[in-house]
Amino acid sequence: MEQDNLNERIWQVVAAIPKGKVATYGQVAALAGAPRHARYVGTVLKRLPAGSTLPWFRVLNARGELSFPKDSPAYQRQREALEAEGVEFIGARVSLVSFGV
DNA sequence: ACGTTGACCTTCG
DNA sequence: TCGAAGGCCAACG
Repeated sequence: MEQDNLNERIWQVVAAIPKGKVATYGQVAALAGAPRHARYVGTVLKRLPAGSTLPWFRVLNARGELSFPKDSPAYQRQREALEAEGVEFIGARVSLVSFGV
C-alpha cells in the first residue's frame, strides 16, 4: 500500500526499526525519502495519535541522545524502554547501532 | 498568505 | 570534544 502522505511513510520507517536497535531522525527521514525532513520526523512523532503502537522511543537525534531534557519524564521513560530492548547506554549516549546504515 | 515554531542536521571555531 | 550559527522544510496561529 503506497502512502502518499509523507506522514504515513515516516510511520512505516519507524515501525521498521528492529527491536534493540535505534535510528536517528535524519536516517528515518532519509529512508522515508526526505533527507531534509529530519525535523518533520520529530514533528510527526509529537503529533503521533494516541493508541498508535509506533516505537517512537527508538528514534534519537544525531548525537545518539534522546531529544528530551534529562529532567523530562518522557526522557526517563524512553531511556527505560530502550534499555529494556537491549540498547547499550553510555552515560547519556547510545551506541547508535542503527539497523541499516 | 505571512511569520514563527520546532522530539533536527551539518559545519565552523 | 564542546559550543555557537546557519540551513531546511512542514505545521500552526
